[in-house]
Amino acid sequence: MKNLKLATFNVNGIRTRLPQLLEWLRKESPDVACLQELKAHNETLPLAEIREAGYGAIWHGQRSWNGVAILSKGSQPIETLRGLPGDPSDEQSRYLEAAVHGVIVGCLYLPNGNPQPGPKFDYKLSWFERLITHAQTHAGSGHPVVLAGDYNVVPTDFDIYDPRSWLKDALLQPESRERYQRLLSQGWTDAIRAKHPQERIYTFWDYFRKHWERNAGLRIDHLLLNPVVAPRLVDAGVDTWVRALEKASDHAPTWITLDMSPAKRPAR
DNA sequence: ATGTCTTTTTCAAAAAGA
Repeated sequence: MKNLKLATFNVNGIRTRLPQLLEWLRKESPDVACLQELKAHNETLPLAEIREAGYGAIWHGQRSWNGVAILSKGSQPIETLRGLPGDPSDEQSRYLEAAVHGVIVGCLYLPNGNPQPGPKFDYKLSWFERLITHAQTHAGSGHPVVLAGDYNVVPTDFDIYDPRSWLKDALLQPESRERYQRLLSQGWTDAIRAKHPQERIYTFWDYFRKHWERNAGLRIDHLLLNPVVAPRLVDAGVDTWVRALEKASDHAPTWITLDMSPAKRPAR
């Protein structure tokens, strides 16, 4: 059976980024693509082009900011959840969940949280707590679950070119990192780190100060696997060539491949 | 403080978020 390729990509504006998105879908052909920062409301999403590329899609858009979508090659995702539970007053489009190709996939865009301290950082931390609460139900489930997205957390100093100029940034704060570790401790596997424990890997290079040209990156896009999926992890990586395109997003697509063939019968 | 890019809005320069 062919491996399943599942990716997450913060596009930073889906209308502006459509040519790059389509080129990536054509060349890498992920079976599932979680997109963040659509920056478009539902009526202005380029769905015709995405369908033409061979993908079914569900989306949770919002004018100007945020917005997430799940794309599925050759099929329509079955939506299981829209918005993170726990705060009915939260109107930001940051979470979408679906059954796709036999996997429950949560697509998330965790709040950036800058400047910190302040209300935006408070919102980040409370959103994170809601994610941890929701993730608990998936961590112990008997179904394969992947939580993929832009977590806006640099897990350790090994996940950034140099922490010095980022020490006050919300992405590196102990409170952010503690929550990421607490999430992992439910039993989630950070797929990129599991496959590449000794390698510097980045998924984001900001537009300032020639960060891409200097490979001054951060690893903030993560795919977390529950214990049912983790043993099926075959490979994981980052499509850095997409970051080198003209008019690129500041993030690169980050992916895993899973062997979803049925478990072998025990030998007798 | 700065750097750059995207979106929005009294339609075009500037604010805001990242």
